[in-house]
Amino acid sequence: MNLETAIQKLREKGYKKTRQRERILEIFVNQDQYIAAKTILKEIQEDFPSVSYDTIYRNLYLLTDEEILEATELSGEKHFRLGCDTHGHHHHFICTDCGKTKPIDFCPMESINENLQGYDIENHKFEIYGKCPVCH
Amino acid sequence: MNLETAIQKLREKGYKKTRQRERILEIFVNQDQYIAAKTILKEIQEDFPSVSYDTIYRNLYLLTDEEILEATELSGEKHFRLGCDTHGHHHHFICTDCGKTKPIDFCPMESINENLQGYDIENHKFEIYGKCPVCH
DNA sequence: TTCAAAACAAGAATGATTACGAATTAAATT
DNA sequence: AATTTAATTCGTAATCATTCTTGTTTTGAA
Repeated sequence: MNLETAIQKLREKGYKKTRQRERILEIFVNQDQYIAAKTILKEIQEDFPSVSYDTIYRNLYLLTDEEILEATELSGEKHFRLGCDTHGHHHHFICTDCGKTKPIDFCPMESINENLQGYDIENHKFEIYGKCPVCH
Repeated sequence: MNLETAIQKLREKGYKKTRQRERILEIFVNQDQYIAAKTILKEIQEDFPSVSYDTIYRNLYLLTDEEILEATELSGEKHFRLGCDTHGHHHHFICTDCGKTKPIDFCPMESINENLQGYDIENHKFEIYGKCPVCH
C-alpha cells in the first residue's frame, strides 16, 4: 500500500486529507515494522510540534479500522504497522529487538484439526517472536 | 497443578508461604480461565481487606516466572491462569465473553513450513478467540 | 467565499501497573 | 520460646499509556 492509495481509500469514505494524517501514513509507508504510538508522536512532532496524543491515537485507530494499518500489543503498548494487503490474510514474525517484521503466509487455522464444535470462532492470533537476522 | 505442589515448588526456591499468596493460588486452582489482576484483588480483599495491588502483581509475576501461572493480554489487561502442565506445551481457545479457556493441543510450529533461516525463534503465540458453547 | 463537518490542540481524567519506605511476618537459628 | 533476618506485605504515591472534554482550526464541497 502506498501513500496515494491509502489517502484515496480514506477520501472515498469521506475522511479528509490532513497534513498530520498524511505524515503519519508516511512513517508507516517507509518502515516495515510495528511502531508504538509514542514513537509516532515523537516523529510527527518534528514537523508539527503541537500534535497531541489525541490526534495520534484517533488516526491510528481510524487507519486500523479502515484496514490500512494492523495493530498488535507488544510489551503492554499497542503497536501499528502498514497492512500488507498484497498477502491477504497473514501472520508475522516479530523481532523483539528492532520490531521489524516478516510476513508469514502459513495460517494455523488451515491446518488445525481440533474439535471446536459448539465454539463460535471470531478471531485468532499467531505470532512468532525472536531475533531477526540483523539483530541476531 | 494443585495447591500443595505449587507451594512446595515455591518453597524449594526459598519463597515463603504466606496467606495472601496461598489465597491467590486457591483462586486459580479452582478456576479454569484467564483472570484479570483486578478480579484477583477483589476476591482477595474479601479475606484480606488491606491487600494492595503491589502484593497482587508481585505474586502474579512471581508465579508466572516460576511457571505456575501463564499470562496473556486480553483487551489491554494482563490476565493469568493456572498453567496446565499436564498438557505440556499447548495453546488456548479463549471466550471473549466469560474468559473461560479450552486447551488446544495443536501447535502451529509443528506444521509450519516457512523459510525462517537466519531468524532466531524465541517464542510464539497462538490463540483463538470467540464464544464458548455456554455464551454462544 | 462561505459553511458544516471533520479534525485538531491542550490539558485533564482514567485506569492499569509499578515503585517505595515503613511495618509485619515466616521460618531458620539460637 | 525468644531471636534473627530476609521475605513479604501495607499504604500510598508515582508513572505510563490511553481516553475524554472542550474549545478552536482546517478541510473540501457548494
